[in-house]
Order: sequence, then structure tokens, then C-alpha cells
Amino acid sequence: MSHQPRPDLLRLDLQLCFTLHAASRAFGGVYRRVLRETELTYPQYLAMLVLWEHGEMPVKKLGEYLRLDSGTLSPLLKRMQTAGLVQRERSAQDERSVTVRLTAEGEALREKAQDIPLKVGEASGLDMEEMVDLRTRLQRLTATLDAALAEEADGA
Amino acid sequence: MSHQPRPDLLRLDLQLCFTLHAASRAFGGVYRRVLRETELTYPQYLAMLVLWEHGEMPVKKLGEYLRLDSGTLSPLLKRMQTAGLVQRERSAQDERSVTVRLTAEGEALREKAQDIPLKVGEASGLDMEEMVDLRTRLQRLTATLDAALAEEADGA
DNA sequence: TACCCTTTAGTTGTGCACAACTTAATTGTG
DNA sequence: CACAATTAAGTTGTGCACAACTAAAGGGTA
Repeated sequence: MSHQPRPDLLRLDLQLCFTLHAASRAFGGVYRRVLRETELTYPQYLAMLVLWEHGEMPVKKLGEYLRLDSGTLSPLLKRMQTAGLVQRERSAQDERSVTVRLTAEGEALREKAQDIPLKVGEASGLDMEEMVDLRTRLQRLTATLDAALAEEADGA
Repeated sequence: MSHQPRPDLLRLDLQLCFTLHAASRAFGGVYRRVLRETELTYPQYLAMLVLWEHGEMPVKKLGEYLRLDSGTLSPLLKRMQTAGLVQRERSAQDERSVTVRLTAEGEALREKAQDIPLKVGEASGLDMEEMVDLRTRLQRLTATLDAALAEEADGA
């Protein structure tokens, strides 16, 4: 139980939330540069990664992977469709659902994107062990924060 | 030198960038809820923290603290001015510069915001040591990523 | 002094995140 | 079966991030 209200904690927390914010944007900057030739934005690239790995799926499921709702995904997918990367089709089984599918062009982009993670990995200056460790901590942190949010949503 | 192009590394990197993105948004969600009664957004809160701690300063300097440019800060400060939290004034010494100053209302908000870091710290489930460690790693990561970006900007 | 170059804010346009809402289809229950 | 509740996707509106640009002021040098 190390949550005593020490004044130190207050400033440190400030700096953690801020550094997390800053680190995320710094990563975004690197991806933006590396992704330039693919014409993809960073969030679009994340969506492509999911589709490359898992194949076609409903918007709903894609949102679960990406932790995004339809308010973000619908316009994003519309832009990706305009760019010719994906195709959307109402499911026959469930007319509410829309299946997102890679086009041939979207599938082909996989080749061009092959070396992106390596480039970004090099820019991060982290070795494998550090990456795994940081990833694990962040996943745990996200889960805890989400749980705290959900809990308070129920309580209130 | 542990940057061999192992296939493992590629997937891990994917997950690091994504988890960072997700963690940042999860933090945003917690702040959004905790900040609700202050009428501040998360980025506005960060700006207030800088002003509470360091007092009035030019937009330029605030941007250095927050790692943001005028394209983001100008409209953000305009909204904060409309909300009555800050005041902007052209510098007499250098007519290009604009000084951002807290209003009495902005200064007063400090009281209401006093317990926010503690609430968020609790929601994060981290103890002090973990926070410091994570913060340090993220600051180092951000610095490395920024350096890689700046380097390539010069090179190209 | 005249000119160029830099610096500081601000504006415009695009895309993402998210809350609140709408629409349409499905499910559950009396 | 009828009808309320739920679910999936989309729409609308607000705010942030960032690139590209403009406007205006300052600084340096021929």
C-alpha cells in the first residue's frame, strides 16, 4: 500500500501522464515519417496490421482490437476505402454488421510495409528485452486504468 | 547492438507502439472523468499545470514545456481565454511575443485541481517507484525518438 | 539605410478521439 | 406474436495534433 498522499507523488504523477502523452506523440512523429511513402496515417497503419494478421472481420471486432469505437472507425475506414485499401460489405447473416476486407491493393501494401517496424525499432533505441518489459508494463497500466474507469462507471 | 532483424522483434515493436498509443488514451479517459468538474480538457490541464508552477510566460516557452507548436496552442489558449482562465497580451519589449498569464479565476482553479493527481495516481495502480521508473524510461524513449527524427531531418 | 533572414503567433486544412445521438436490425420476454 | 431492450454502424459536433502557410516584428550586414 504505497499510496500515501505525499506531495512528491503529486508531481511525479504529473510527469508520468505528461511523459506518456509526449512519448506517444514522439512515436507518432517517427511513424508519420516512416509511413510517408505508404500514404497511410499511423492509426490507419494500426488497422492494416490487424487486418494483415487476422484477415477480414466486422467493424465491431476491429474496434475491439484497436480499442476504438465506430465514431472513430467509420470515417477512418471510409478514407481507407477511398484510398482503395479496404472494402466494406453488409453481412448477410446479420444486417447490422459490416465486414471489412482488404483489397488486393491493401494486401499488396504489406510488402512495402515490411521493414517499417524495424526502422521504428531502430529509432526507439530499445533492445528486445526493454521493449518486452515496457510493453508489459504499459499493457498492465492500461488494463488498470480501464478497470478504474469501468468501476467508477458502475458505481456512479 | 541487439537490432538483428528477427521476426520476433517486428511483432513486438508493433505491440509496443500500439500499447503506448492505447495507454495514452486510457490515461486520457481517466483524466477526462476526473477533470469533468473543472471544465478543463486534458491538454488544457497540462497547460494549467505549467502556468501554475512557472507563472506567466510567452506562448513560445509554454510550447516548449508542452512540446506543442502555435498551431495547437493558439486555438487552445483562445478557448482557455474564453473560459476566463488565462489572459493574453502582446509583449512591449518584443511585439512578436504574446505573454500568457493566469487570471484570478485560473489561479483559483488550482485549489479545485489539488487532488486530481492523487485520484489519477490511485487509478493507475502504480506505486511511487514504478512511476519513477516508467517515467524515466519514457523520457529516455521520447528523447531517442526525437533525436532520430531530428537526425534524419538534417540528413535529408 | 536597405535588404534579407529569422523568429513568433496565428490561420487553414486534414485526420484522429470521443461523447452524444440516430437508424436499423436483432434478441428477449410477456 | 408484439413490443421493449439491446446491438452495430454511422453521423454530428467539439477539441487536439500537426503540416503548410501567412503576417508582422526583430536582427544582421552590405
